[in-house]
Amino acid sequence: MAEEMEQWLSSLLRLTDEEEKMTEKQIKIIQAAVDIFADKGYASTSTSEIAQRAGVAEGTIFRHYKTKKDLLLSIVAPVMSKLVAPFVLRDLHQVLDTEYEQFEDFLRAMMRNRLEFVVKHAPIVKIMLHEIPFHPELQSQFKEQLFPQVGERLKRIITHFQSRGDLIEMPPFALLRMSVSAIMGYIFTRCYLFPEHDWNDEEEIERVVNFIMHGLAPRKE
Amino acid sequence: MAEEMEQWLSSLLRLTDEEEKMTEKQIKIIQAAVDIFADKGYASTSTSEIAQRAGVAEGTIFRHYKTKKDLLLSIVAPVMSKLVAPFVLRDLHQVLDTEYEQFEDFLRAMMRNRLEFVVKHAPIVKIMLHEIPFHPELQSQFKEQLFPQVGERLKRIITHFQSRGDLIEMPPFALLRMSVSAIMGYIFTRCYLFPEHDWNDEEEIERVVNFIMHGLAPRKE
Amino acid sequence: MAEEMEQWLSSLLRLTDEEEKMTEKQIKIIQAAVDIFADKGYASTSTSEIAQRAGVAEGTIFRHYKTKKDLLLSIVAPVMSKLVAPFVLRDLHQVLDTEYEQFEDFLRAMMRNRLEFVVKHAPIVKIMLHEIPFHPELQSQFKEQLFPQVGERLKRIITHFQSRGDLIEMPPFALLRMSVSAIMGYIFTRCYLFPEHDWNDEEEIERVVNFIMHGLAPRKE
Amino acid sequence: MAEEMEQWLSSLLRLTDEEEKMTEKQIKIIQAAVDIFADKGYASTSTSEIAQRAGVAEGTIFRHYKTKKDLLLSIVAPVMSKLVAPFVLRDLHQVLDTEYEQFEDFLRAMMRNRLEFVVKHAPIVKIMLHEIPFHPELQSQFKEQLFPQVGERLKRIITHFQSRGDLIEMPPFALLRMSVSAIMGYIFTRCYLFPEHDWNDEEEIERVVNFIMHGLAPRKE
DNA sequence: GATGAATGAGATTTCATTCAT
DNA sequence: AATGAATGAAATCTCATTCAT
Repeated sequence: MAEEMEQWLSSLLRLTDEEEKMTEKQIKIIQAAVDIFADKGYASTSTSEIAQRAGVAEGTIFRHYKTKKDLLLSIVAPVMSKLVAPFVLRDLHQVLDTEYEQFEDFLRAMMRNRLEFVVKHAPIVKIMLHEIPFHPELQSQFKEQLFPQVGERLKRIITHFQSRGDLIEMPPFALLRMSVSAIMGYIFTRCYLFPEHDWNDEEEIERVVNFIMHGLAPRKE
Repeated sequence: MAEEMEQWLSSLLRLTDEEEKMTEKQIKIIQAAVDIFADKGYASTSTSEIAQRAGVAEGTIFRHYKTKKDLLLSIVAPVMSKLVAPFVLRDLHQVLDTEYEQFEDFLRAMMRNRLEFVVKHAPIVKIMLHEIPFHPELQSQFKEQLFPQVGERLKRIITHFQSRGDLIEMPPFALLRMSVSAIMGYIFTRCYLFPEHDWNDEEEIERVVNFIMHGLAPRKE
Repeated sequence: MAEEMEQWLSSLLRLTDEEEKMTEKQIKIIQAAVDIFADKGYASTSTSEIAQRAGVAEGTIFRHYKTKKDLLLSIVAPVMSKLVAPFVLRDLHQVLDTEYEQFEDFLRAMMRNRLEFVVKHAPIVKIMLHEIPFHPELQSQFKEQLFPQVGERLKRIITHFQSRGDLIEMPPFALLRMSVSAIMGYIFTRCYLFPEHDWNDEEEIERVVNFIMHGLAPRKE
Repeated sequence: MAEEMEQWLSSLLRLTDEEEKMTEKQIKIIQAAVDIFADKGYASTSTSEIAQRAGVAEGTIFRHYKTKKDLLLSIVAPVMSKLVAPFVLRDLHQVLDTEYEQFEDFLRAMMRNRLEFVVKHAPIVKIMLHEIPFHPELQSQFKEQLFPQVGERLKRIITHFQSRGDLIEMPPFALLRMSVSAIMGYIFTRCYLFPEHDWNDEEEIERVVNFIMHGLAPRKE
């Protein structure tokens, strides 16, 4: 059902910021830009190269995006929003933090879901990763929107399971960090370090979830 | 004693590839370049900016480094070597993979040691992280030297403890991945996401080590 | 009629490689470049000087010619082709080597024709002369295209008149060399050494033709 | 005896402007410069390249030659002098224009002698040829010294044989031009166009001399 | 909307020359 | 005499952006 919700949200988002009312050329431009930005980095990509790859005149890019940076933002911003969306949305709709019976159900759902997202948007996520540190506009989006909203929500979930005695006593932020490290460690290895390797996602998800569950279980003396 | 060895190695390396017979201006250039590359990224940094910050004529940069990329490589390459060095060295000197009594001693030593390294070379490590994906020269150094050597050695250590029954049955590469994820997750959070936060490294190292040890302990039914 | 053919050929060539779909500024650039290259030599001419003389921004040059050398080649190459053209063309159209009744008619036509060509393209010919030795691209054009085609055809003509008993017994290449020396000697003196002198071309052509005819006539005992 | 005289002159010249009181490094510099200038042209040769080839520090060149152009002049000037020397000298010593019995003896001697000179100094002659048009200093040497002196002397010789009835009635300058064309045509072909070809100099000299003698003989009706 | 020639500011790089050692 | 680090002016080239068509 979390999935359903995201479906709905995605369609909502798509309407507002993507591919609707885009001309064919505009779509080509975005595609070309994503490809080359991911390949060579934003700063090393020239607008003329994008135009060429998109099969479009140089001027056409600037008809749609005032500047090169505008083009970057128009690519990265909606994906950043989508990253927050599921978390934000549940809050908005008062979905309880207890929608998952067990912490491991939550972990499993979350990991599957984020993995799917990264796989789907791999190049754009790569662009985000590389460009966030160098563009204050993106950083602020990240530090002011994404992190607080997502972080806060996750911390609440963790505190919930901790208070139920399912997780070890420890500052929630540390718990969060370790869970996320384990999950991201897999996603990163899987999508960036060895994307060509033949991965069995379900098996690996199970491993990571077990790793976290045992690693963060309350210590029994 | 692993520390001692690295001390010795570092001094060895330093002699061979760094700061020897560098002119004062050359050192200033490197320092300026490291600062600005870390701050704005390689591609967005102009050589004139480096020259200015270094208090040097622009031509001086090109007397010492044939191209801007040469300058980048001369900064990143030695640090990449140092990253491998400890692992390589122990092999060379036949130090057994069993030099640590317990896996957690090994984890602790390794995490402390790598954290120290990243803290010390934070800007250069940042540059590496950002530039490796875009420079084939660096990628090959990484994929052909660093990864195989380090990866192999680590896998051997893990297999050792696994065969002793200290670690859960699982492909060694998965064990390795999860250990490294947990460690890197901390280092990354600590050094890049929230460097200004007031960290208690020893406490956090203990947490991460415990997380890994419990997470990867053999399951008792 | 050889003239007519070349007219036709020239117009053909002009269509394919010159001044078609050139912008006004592009033509100005070529003109400026020819002037200054001829005056100071390719290597001593700066693109900024060319831009200035052409009344164009420096960037404009590089929009049309990827490099400075490209600009040089785009100037020299078509003229080199035109140098070969008349010889090649006659071959193509099976015009017999006997189209001239007498060797001296051929010499006269050829000398007049080449002189006219050099007079018309003096600056570009000067550029060619100076740059061919230093640019492998041009050398190969010269050694692989121009020389074999022209040389072969001329040798055939000479052999023809020699077999008729109009020319002295001697290796054709030596005959060719001496004829060409005499002709080129005049053209060079006339166009490069003393262009300002008041030349009577017809008279001089007669002199040179007579010189060659007597110099290369079969020796009577 | 013309040869003897030139011997003497050469040694005289050598004393004044060459290789005497040159340090070993200075000689290396000159050699390197000649090589590279001949190979790539003066303007495209960098002083650092010369220094490298000469095995000398960059500064050393400027200790001996105030500027790069000074270096060029110090290479070209003495050879230009040597080109004039034989002609000038004979005048000075009142050697009669009639030192040769026949015009063809003169041609033969002159052609042999100049060919030998060009063969010996081929790279420097190449440099001269290419640089004279672009350096006023060299041009003036050429137009004011070399040409008038040599030209005047040659014209006198030609007039002499003409007045004896050995040469056709014609402006002496035209006679001179044609003789020189024929001679230079060979030297140029032999030394620049096809230096690698296996030339039989004596045979070719005979051919050229005969060509000139017949070409310029008085016409008998 | 689309084009692509034109721009000019600025990036990288070269290089003759100087100067302290 | 010799060195080679340093310089700064200038050269080649790049590129985001504008604008007339």
